[in-house]
Amino acid sequence: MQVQSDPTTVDANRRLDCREDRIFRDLSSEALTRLESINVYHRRAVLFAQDETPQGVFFLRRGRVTLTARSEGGKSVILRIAGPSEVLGLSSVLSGVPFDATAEVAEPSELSFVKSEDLLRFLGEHADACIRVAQELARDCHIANEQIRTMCLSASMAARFAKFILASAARANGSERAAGFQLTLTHGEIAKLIGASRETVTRLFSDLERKRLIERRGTLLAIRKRARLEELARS
Amino acid sequence: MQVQSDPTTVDANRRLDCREDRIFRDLSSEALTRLESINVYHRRAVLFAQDETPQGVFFLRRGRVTLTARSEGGKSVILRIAGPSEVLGLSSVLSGVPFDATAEVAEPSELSFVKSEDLLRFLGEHADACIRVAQELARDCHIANEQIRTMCLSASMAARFAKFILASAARANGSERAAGFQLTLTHGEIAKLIGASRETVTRLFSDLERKRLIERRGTLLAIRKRARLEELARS
DNA sequence: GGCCCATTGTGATCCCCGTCACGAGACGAT
DNA sequence: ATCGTCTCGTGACGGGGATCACAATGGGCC
Repeated sequence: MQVQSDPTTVDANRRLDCREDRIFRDLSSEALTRLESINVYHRRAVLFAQDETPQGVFFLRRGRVTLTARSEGGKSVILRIAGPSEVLGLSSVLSGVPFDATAEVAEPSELSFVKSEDLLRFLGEHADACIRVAQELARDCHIANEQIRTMCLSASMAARFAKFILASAARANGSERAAGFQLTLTHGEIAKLIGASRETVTRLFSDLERKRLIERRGTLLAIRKRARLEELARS
Repeated sequence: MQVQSDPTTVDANRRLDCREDRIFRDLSSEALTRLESINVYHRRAVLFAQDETPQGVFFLRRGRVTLTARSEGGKSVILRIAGPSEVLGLSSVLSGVPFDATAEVAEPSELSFVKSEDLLRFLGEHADACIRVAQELARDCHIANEQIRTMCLSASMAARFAKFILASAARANGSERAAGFQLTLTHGEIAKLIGASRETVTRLFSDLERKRLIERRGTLLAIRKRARLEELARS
């Protein structure tokens, strides 16, 4: 699926690039067989929809998936953007309630589907995997709480926006540094993520650039005065 | 600790009133001994504070505890209000990160403390308890996501407020019905819960009462036109 | 190239709700 | 009864940001 850059011998049962996998690491037998079937999804593909009854979870191997909650009024928030090695739909499957968000592929991605019953049986048999699942869920909780904090405790939209910029930069780190990083989200998507209108996001970008806190060149974004940004985010 | 109203024979290992307990149900041996030590806390007692390193979890047997997140700016949101049989601090202990909220006792409560190491060891030995922990965490995730949805997808404060009223009524159900239910929260607390100012909450109460959607008599609150309220909450 | 559609930029307007300021009850403590 | 404290009620004011309405840009595709 991906070139093994790791020179160590590769176990036949671990052919896949899931060294970072926190949950299915020691998965074996027929469950693994299922997991080996990786499906490729194109951008905009919907993995599952809000209010649907969950049939299983998706293990995200490569790519990014947005989890969006919608209201009857047509408004929507992006709950979070999941990256590689995350498991989607876990909390809904475990608590047996409908999905509380729609999962939509944000960029071409590779995922494995695991049926609820397979997952539950597997967890019953493997106590260690069960703990890893609990830890994964704990992470989800923290992300959700962090989202609440961002949305509710910031004094202004500018603060939320600064926080978002910093978080994006942190996540993109490892790529370039001085040159900046790729910001693949559109203004509209950012708006849904921080709970603002699209126009406000555009204006906030202009403001920060006018004040020389950031610099833009196409989709490349560079932070010029990190301290000032952090101060803004804290207000 | 509490008078057993249940007439069935009481196992010596289950003397406590934790029939609804989802996690520690089958707990035995020395861990149970620890759990038997129930502590009584008075209103305003702080179980743990945001950013603190977790030492263990609190199992809430009786009472209510509010989980509040604060910002440097002095603002605060109530993430949720926990009730009996919930476990506090679970996600932080499992993922090993600082608490993301402060737990404060809202009314006289009884809690048991379980040290992190005891909990983790117990989970390693009891696979079924581990699954229940996962389910508890899944519930926490849903509550957090629901909170995000409430805070971000409502068109107006009135909508959020109506949603809050309905949720309170639903939770208080089982008590009275026609007469209404007790609303123990102050306007200020409600404000922190729905992300509004104290004054706005007061005004929203007046509005709804003027429109005869609700009726107040002291801390007793009755819903008069549920359909209208639900419509408001949906907008 | 030229077309189409998605995204971005910007001004004008409006109104919700936060903030400030103050007063009124309610309740407990002394 | 006289404080002090906490909660609730209400008016006035102002601003931040949503909304509307366009224009401008850009990028894929034939």
